[in-house]
Amino acid sequence: MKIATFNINGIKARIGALSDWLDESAPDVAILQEIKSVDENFPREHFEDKGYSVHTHGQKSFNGVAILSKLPLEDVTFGLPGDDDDEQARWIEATVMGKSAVRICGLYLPNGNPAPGPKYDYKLAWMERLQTRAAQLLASEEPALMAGDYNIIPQDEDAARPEAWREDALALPDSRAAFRRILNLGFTEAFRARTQGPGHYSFWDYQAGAWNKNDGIRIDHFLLTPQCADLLENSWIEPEVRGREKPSDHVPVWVELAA
DNA sequence: ATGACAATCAGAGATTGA
Repeated sequence: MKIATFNINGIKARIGALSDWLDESAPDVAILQEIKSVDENFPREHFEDKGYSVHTHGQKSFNGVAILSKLPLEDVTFGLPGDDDDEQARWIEATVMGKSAVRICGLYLPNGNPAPGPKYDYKLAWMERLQTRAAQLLASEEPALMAGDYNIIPQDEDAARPEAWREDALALPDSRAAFRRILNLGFTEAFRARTQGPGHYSFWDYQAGAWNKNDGIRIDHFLLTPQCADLLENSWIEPEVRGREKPSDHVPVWVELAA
């Protein structure tokens, strides 16, 4: 099965670009972030007509995650456990029924800027909750993955201009350490399992001609449990999507699994 | 040091993003 994660930056503004991409690239499962819509306003019929089941976890104006799937889904759940007072829609899970069942977690990790400050505190606290859920997925010993916009630049090689991000919440040492702690539990970062070296990005700012200068960062990731990593056949980024009409500032990142 | 760009809600301009 082919699974992509894509921060679409608003479903209302991206319905055309998202539809074209689904038609051309044909993921079995699309994990979406920043739908920026309440569930009632998500154009679900539009995507159901393309053969996708649609599951959304939205809120007004900001954040919001979704899963579109051509394969059957079971046990869809919403929200990251660990803080009943957290009202931000950033987490969705489902089990995809392919040749093997794979637990899929879609996430939109808080940006955290400005740092330091309450938004950065929220980011780090959210990552602690993520680590708890990640450990549970590992303990299940089932094929599972966590994919989405992590808002983490893992290493300097993941930015065209690492010095520009030195004081940013996406690259601060505490952010990177929290990401690494999760990886070190035993996850495989799918893209880096296949491709090494600099120059691979998943986000280019709308400002200052970042796309034309290839001034990007790599912040959208797939983390696989060992049982899922055993199924990994390929992982890649689809940068050309950034050059289309009315694009998101992110592009899709993919895994292909023998599942 | 600032703003550049885009989206949302609202119906102007503040807020958020990364």
